[in-house]
Amino acid sequence: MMIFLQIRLFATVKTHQHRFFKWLIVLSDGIHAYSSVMLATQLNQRVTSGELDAKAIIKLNNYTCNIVQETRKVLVILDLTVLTCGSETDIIGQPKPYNDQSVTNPRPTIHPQQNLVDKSENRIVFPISSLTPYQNRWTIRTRVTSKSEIRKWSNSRGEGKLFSVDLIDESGEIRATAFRDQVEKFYDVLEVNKVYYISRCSIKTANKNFTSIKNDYEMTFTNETAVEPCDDIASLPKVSFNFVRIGDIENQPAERMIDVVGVVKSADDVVTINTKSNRQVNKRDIELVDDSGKVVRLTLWGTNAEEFDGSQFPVVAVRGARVTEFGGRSLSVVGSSQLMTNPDIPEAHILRGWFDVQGKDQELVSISTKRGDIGSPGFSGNWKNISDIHGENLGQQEKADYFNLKATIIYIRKENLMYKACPKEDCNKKVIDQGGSYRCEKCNQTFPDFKYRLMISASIVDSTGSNWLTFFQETGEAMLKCTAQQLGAWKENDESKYEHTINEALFQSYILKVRAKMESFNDENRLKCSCVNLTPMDYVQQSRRLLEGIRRMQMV
DNA sequence: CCCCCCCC
Repeated sequence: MMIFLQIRLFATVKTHQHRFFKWLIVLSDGIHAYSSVMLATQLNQRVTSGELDAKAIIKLNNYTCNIVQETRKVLVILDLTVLTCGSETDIIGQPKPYNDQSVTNPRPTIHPQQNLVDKSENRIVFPISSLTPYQNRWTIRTRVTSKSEIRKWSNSRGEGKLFSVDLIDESGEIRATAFRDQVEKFYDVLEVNKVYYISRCSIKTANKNFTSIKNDYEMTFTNETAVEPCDDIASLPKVSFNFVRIGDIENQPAERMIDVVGVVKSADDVVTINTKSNRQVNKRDIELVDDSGKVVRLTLWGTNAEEFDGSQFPVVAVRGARVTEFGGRSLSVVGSSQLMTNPDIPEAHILRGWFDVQGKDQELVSISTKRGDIGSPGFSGNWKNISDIHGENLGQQEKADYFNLKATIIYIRKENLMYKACPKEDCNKKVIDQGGSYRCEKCNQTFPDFKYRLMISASIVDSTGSNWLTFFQETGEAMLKCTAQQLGAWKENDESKYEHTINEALFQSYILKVRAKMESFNDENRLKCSCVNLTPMDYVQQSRRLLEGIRRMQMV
C-alpha cells in the first residue's frame, strides 16, 4: 500500500498534435516520502478524470525503477489500483524524505518571466517567445543548450565560417548563428549550459528544414551584438525537446528536422559506403520504437555509427534528426543533430518502463521500408499495369522488356500445359514418343524414359486488363504448387487430383516478373510474354509501395 | 551570409 502524498501538474508540453502532462508525484509509505516518481502516459487519464488525486491510497501493481546517472533512481508507475481516494483520507504518519543520496529534488515550478526588470543592470529582460524581427530593443537572459563546431563554407555567393548556439529560457527557445568576425568574438565566450544576457541580434524567419527548434524565428549575431555572462538562474531549463511520436513521423514532411526518442530495438553492424562524390563513409542503421507501436529506422554516420553500442536496448534521443522519405519514412542523424543515449529525461524513463514491461513483446510495425524490401521483386523495379503492355508498346524493341505486375490468374489452358522432354539435364527438347522409348532430335539419342516439362499458357488480369502469359518449368511449378513430375504422374494415374491441382491455382494473386519480346512465328510477329518470377502476394509490402507512389505524386 | 550531411 502506498499513499500519494502530493500530485500536481508541473508542466504541460504541447506539440502541434499532442499535449504531454508531467505530474510531480510524491509517494509515501507512512514513514518515507519519495519524489522521483513518474506516471506512465497511459495512466494520465486516471489523474485527469479525478480518480487518482492527492492523498489517495493506492496499490502499486506494476512499476519499473530506472537508475539514472549511476545514483538517481526514478520510479515509473505502470499500473496501480486506487484503494481510497484522497478526499476520504488524510496523510498517514509524518513521512520524511527518503534519503539514500539517490534522491534529488524535483525541478522547481516554472514561472514564465514577463518583461521583468533586472535590478542589477536596470535592463529589461524579454522572454525569447516575444522576439520578432520588428522589435530591436530587447535583452534576453538565456541558457546555451548546445553549441556547434565552427564550420567553413564556400559557394557561389562567397565563403566564410560560422557556428550556432541553441538558446533557451522559461518561455521558449531560439537558434542563434554567428558568421565570420562574430565567430572569433563569441565562440569561446559562449559555453554550453551557461547563462548569458544577449542583446542586439538581428531576427529572421527560421527554416524548419534545418532546425527542430520550436520558434518561427532565428537570430543572427551582428557587430552590435552584446553577450554578457550571467549567474546561473536555476529556473532556466537545461534542455528542451519537441519530440514527435514515431507513429506521427509519417505525417511529417520529408526533409523536416524533428526530435525523436525511442528504444533501440535492433542495430545493424557498421558498413562502409561509397558516396556519389566518391568518398568512403561509415554508417549504421538502428531501429527505434516507442509506445505508438511503430518502428523507425535511424541512420548514424561516421563516429556516431562507429561508436554506437546498441546492446541492452538503450533509449536514444535525437535532437534535430532529418526526416527522409526513402521507402516510407526514416530518420538520419545529420551534422547538426545531437544524439543522446539513455538521457535522463522523463520521456526516456517512461519508454524504458514501457519497453521492458510490454513493448519488447509487442507486435511492432515499421514505418521504414525493410532493407529486404528494397531490391526485392515485391518492392523495387519497373511496375506496370497490364494495359501498359500494349499501351506503352512493351517488348517492341530489340531487347526484351522486363517489368513487374501484380496480377491474378483467371484461366489456365489445359491443352499441352506439359510435354515429354529429353531426360538429359540441360536439354529440355520435346522428345518423340516411340512407344516405350523416347527420341531426342537435338541430342540425337533415344532414351528409355523422359521428364515432364511445364509450358503453361494462362490468362492473367489486373484492374486494367488481361493478357496471356507463359509459365515455364519453375514458375509453373510455383503456380501449381507441385512439381512437373508429380503433375505428370497424376495425369496418368489420378485424373481428379490432376484437375484439382490446376483448379486450385486459379484466382490466386501474385507478384509477377514478366519478360515481353516480339517473336515471329510463321511470318507473323507476335508479342510473347512469359513469367520469369512468381512471388506470392504480400499485401503489406504492396500497400507500402502504393503509399510510396502516392507520396511521390503529392510531391509533384 | 549556412542549410553539405552521404548509401540503398
